[in-house]
Amino acid sequence: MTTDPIRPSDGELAILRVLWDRGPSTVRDVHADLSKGRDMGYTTVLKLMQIMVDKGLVTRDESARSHVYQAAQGEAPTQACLLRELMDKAFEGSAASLVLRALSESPADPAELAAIQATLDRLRKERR
Amino acid sequence: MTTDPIRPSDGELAILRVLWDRGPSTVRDVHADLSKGRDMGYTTVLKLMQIMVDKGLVTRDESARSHVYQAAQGEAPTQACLLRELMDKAFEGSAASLVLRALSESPADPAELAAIQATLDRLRKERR
DNA sequence: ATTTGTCAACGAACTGGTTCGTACTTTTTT
DNA sequence: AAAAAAGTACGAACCAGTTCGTTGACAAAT
Repeated sequence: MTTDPIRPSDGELAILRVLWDRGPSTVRDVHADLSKGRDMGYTTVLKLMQIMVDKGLVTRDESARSHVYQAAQGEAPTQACLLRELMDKAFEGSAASLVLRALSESPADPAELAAIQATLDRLRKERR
Repeated sequence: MTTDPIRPSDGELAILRVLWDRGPSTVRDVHADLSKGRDMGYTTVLKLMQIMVDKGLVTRDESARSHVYQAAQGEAPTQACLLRELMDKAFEGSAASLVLRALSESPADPAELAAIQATLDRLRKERR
């Protein structure tokens, strides 16, 4: 029994991406990473991460003075959750039409097309 | 020169979906349709649609007493816009990985798989 | 020992979106 | 003609998310 992934807000997602990338990190670490792109205060990141603990999006090891945070849910289920949400809001719940739109709007290179083809083949095989 | 689609909020998107479906409609029409699902006040819908005029999401014909609203942008570009946003926020900008995730998380039926295959083939042909 | 730096905690302000009550106008009905 | 219904406009409240300043604890450097 896996608990459903919690839908992160935009800011929270940005932090999760860093945590998925770096593994367990302090606020300082995350802030440093995030500051490369946009420029935001240290306490902003801290506050967000504290909220995320409450929501269960991250876990926190408080044994050291600088707490160490870790993503509580994987990247894949979170992506799936966001995708499902968009699917419901804008594609009448149809994953296929979402995929079609994504495909026909975005210039994918041959390697990516091949990867998609492979997944498609696998799905067809399973569904038999 | 086409102006970029404007990113609608959730409430706005719900209204756009009705307009795409029904074509030009009055607030009453939209409200009736929307009320089937969730239950919201008439003036709530009205206010939202007024805001949407300001934002350029819909156009309004005021010649009759009941103003008639129409979606200002198509469904496809709007979907593409939302997809791009999610792609940037959660898939490091990669459309391919978004598609892969959508495919492997959602049970598509054979007909849908075929449609996706067709689009894939078309893309490969174009890209040559 | 004092100063300086690092950290967590928290409250306050601000933003965008949503919701609805109320006021006012124009029709339609009686 | 008066009352009721249908419509727009608008302000106010509210909510979630974001941003940051300030405070106080603790540790490190001088």
